[in-house]
Amino acid sequence: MPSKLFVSAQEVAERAGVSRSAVSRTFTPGASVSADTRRRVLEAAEALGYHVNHLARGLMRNESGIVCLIVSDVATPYRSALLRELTIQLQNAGKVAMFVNTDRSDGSVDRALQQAIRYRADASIILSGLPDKSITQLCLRSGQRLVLINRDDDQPGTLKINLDDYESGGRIATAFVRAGCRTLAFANSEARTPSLMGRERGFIAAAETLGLEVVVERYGSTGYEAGRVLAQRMLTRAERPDGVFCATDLLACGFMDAARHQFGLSIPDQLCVAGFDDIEQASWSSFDLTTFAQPVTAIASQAVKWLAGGREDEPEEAHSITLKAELIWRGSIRKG
Amino acid sequence: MPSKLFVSAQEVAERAGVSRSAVSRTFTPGASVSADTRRRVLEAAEALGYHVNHLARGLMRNESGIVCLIVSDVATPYRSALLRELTIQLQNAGKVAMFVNTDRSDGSVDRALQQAIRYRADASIILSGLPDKSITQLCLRSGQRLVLINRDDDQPGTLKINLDDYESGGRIATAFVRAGCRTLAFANSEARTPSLMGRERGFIAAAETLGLEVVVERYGSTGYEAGRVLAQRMLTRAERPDGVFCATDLLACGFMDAARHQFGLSIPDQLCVAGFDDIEQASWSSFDLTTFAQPVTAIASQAVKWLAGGREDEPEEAHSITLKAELIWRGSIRKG
DNA sequence: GTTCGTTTTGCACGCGCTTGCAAATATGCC
DNA sequence: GGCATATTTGCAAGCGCGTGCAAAACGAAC
Repeated sequence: MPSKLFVSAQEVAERAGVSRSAVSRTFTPGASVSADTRRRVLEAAEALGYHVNHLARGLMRNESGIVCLIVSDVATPYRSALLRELTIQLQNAGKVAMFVNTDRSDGSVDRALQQAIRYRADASIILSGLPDKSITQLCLRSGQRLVLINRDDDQPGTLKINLDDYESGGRIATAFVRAGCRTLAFANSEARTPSLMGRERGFIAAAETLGLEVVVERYGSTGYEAGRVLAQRMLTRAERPDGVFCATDLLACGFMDAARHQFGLSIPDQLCVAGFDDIEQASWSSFDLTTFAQPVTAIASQAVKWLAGGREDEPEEAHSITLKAELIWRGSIRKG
Repeated sequence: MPSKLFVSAQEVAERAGVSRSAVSRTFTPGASVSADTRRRVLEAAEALGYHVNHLARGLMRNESGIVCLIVSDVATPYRSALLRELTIQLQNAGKVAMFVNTDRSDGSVDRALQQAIRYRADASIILSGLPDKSITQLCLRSGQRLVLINRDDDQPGTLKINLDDYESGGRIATAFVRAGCRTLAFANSEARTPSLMGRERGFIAAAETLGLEVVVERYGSTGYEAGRVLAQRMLTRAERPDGVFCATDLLACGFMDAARHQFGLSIPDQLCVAGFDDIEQASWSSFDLTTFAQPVTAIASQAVKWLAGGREDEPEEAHSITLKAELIWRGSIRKG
């Protein structure tokens, strides 16, 4: 076990010739310290390399400054982009991000939240999976703030941030029809999360209104490989679709690659494709994918505002925010 | 300010009808508690939703369990893959990852390390940038472990993990020559980090040995857009290169896209390309890129082993580990 | 039942910090 | 200078926990 090596406020106090309280107050904004002692304390602290122990401070203040991010598949483009935005904005708000990786196993998210409790995180942001009700209750009861992003669960006291998935599905259906597509299809993962299903339902509903039926295929995860498989399944059908909405950009990339390289199809002439997320690769000229942009900056700022912001406002009321996904028009759909 | 809401060991003790020490000991592996009291404590803890306060525990044990990850550009494929591996392995080792995002501004890494000190992190892993010597000194003096990944700095007491960049450059030069390439080029970022420069120097040296000269161009960051610009510069030269080693996969993707879609070149027939990192996109059929795989799993496990492992072994000795990047052969280079 | 050795248990202290309170010091005004 | 008021300062308590130490409980052997 490492011995006590970090320099403490005590040592700074001795060197500066003041009391330990004075040191503490110097590093507490708004506390009452004279300019002179403050200067002496700062000098001593600088010389000794003193930094306030946030563990101890958190103990006293009952506020650790830690925010726990709970995520799976962090290596995925959309996830890592959101994570980046979140950590940056948390830092700007004076918080620090703690990171817990989850997998698909049972109770993985619950264990992550327990970790958040152990470190007395001020808040947790859940990007993947859905925790058990009992444990979110415990979090809330413990005064922890909870943000659920793209999760659909009714937990009073939490902040839910969602997109207009259903409407987006509708908008892209219209775009396909305008481009002259006759046979629409929806390529989905079998994960059946609320956001994915929202896109699917919105797409189907709008297509029906426009007098078209939609072929739906669901397979695997939301990644590139699944997109390839979905293309193989869909493009070998008797009636080959000519307008495909993929539930995510990664699916779309896989789909396009298979369509072009295995089936020799030309996009957008013979096949129109759209995705969702606007990951960086969507803008690459190999894909040039029309897609919906996740408003990651807005998502992050809403989340951070809620959890860093006012303490007492409306603690009981279930907050829910719906943000708009912007349609980014590129070359994978013919101009109407 | 939130009031005290988290349940404490005291409350558990009262409910279980034992002393607070008994509670503490129940959650301390190897401590002396009878089976009976342990059971009663666990029951009470479960009922109350008690979780040990790691902030307070860290204070006592002088070991927070926190490991600080210092990264910039986390949304980048290679970075997020490494991050994923690190967080997973840290979790398995019973540590928790704290995340600090840096930018390119001066002192950004230093501020990140200060954050690590404030939270009394047991260790910090630096993936980007290079901290000031004075602050790494402070970290080490405070008993913090330091891991530098792909940074080249001589800091005694830290663990450095690097790749055989120079040798990789040599290996790929040989491959190009075997594929019949006559005009070699190296597409680099202007970041001039040790790893990037190592690849460049190794490539040039090997090419010279093989009797070929190398055109070097450096521009921008290590991303896709820079790759496009580099392609524009290189492919308009009087003597157009037919074998290009790009310092990263993202550069290679941009380079290939520009080569194909702007210059109408066919890969690998008219142009051979290689990259470095083996990001997921390298395996996509649009790129099918021959590249070197970063051994992210090995990097992470070495890092975690060092910082979680033995405390007293060789604290002074500067450790340095060089791992081998495996050449992943795909279709962007002709078979020799 | 007594003795001795072995757990088990509770007490009390301290980790590094914040903060209410009262004493000490500075400031303003006549 | 004298007084009232405002500011600064140190003391001490306490945040939730781990742990050394001695007392208590237990178990075995006679």
